[in-house]
Amino acid sequence: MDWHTLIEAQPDLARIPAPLRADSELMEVGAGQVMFRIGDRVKSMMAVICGEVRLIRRGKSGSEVILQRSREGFVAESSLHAKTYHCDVVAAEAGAVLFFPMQSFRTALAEDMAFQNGWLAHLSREVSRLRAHCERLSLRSAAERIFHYIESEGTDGKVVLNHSRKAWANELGLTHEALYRTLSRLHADGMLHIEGNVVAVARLPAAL
Amino acid sequence: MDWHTLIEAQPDLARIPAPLRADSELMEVGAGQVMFRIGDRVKSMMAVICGEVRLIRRGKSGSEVILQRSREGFVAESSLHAKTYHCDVVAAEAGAVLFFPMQSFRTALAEDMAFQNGWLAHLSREVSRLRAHCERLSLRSAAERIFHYIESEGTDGKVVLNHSRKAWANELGLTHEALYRTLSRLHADGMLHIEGNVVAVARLPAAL
DNA sequence: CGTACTTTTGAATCGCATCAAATCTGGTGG
DNA sequence: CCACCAGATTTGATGCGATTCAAAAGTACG
Repeated sequence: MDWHTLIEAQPDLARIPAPLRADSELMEVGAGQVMFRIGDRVKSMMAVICGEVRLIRRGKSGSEVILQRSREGFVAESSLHAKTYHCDVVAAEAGAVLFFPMQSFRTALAEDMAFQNGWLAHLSREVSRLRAHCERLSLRSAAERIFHYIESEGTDGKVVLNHSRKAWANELGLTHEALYRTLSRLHADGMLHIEGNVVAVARLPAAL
Repeated sequence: MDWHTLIEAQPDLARIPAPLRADSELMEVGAGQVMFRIGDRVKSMMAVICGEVRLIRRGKSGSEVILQRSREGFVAESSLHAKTYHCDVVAAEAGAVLFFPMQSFRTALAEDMAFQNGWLAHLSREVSRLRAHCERLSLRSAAERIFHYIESEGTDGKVVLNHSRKAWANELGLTHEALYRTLSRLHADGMLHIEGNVVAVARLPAAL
């Protein structure tokens, strides 16, 4: 598998300064593999190249709560400020993860101003995106979420999807059936233009 | 109204270095007041002291999408990296907002290492919190969201609520009726201990 | 060609939203 | 101190919409 291509495809990773990148280490992980446990000492910053990594907290009675699911990019950014992990880190499916020794990461942040700026920008952007995502998930109906997605993630009432609809449904907090049905209903009602991967608002629902 | 007390009550604001704070400006805003419009030049960093501020994007057909609602703390952190606003900023209800001139803010970030660190930590923490919040909102049932909240926001299967249940319901993306009903059902089923503002997991649902 | 996955549609069910209304609570002013 | 009011809490009845289970058709890939 050509990990290099996958890494370059991620803007945040492509911008990592050479010295830090030289210190990074790629690791292939199996499905279900536990990478770190609560309380483990934080030794590195993690980025997902492929597969799915989850941060999980377990209640003592065996309940399991997912704090984060990530299929791409940095995981657990706040580990930068922590001595130990506050949750388990598990690979939900087989894939590859890039590790940056935390010491090198901190050094790069302190000495490379461009990287520091980039990291700050990355976090800010992430906060914005996540806030919008939360607002979207708070909407009660499938149609509202779809329009919210188009208006917030797209431009000019139009969005180009770069993943499958099933994955989109998952991102919208819906079952894929609900998404398919709502899309075709909105299309039939003349409220959405749908052409392949491009979805555009045609006419807005009166309710909004 | 005593804004000072409210400001000190917010850890993130209390830690703002004196010079920057000296440059800050408090502004009382009325309900519905538009503070900035899309395209306006970013001149300051904003923090909500009281009331509710919203970031809103409008489709040309008059649709309105909420990107962020904030009742406390910094709003639009990513404006630090932007020349102009990418959405409207509106006071949804009357309140007070603190403005930090962006120039002073940047200077403080560059020169005050403790502040810089604090800001980085603030953003990281926010990213973690928001990711967990998104996962919670992706859960389909009221009970699951409640347990997720307790396990992720509380400690040791127990959480102390510092806001009304109505506000909690809103945070969980539920109507207050649904929250009340689910709480009393879970209590009746012996799955939750509820005493005033303390909610604790008693026995976990088999489904989890 | 066959396998795995996505896309699509159908039918039944369940849980949450919604509308309604009563009770409780804390805080204000007379 | 009490009357009063706004808001939170609580319970009830109803309907809608998303989930769920099922299955068929389409599509990519080796």
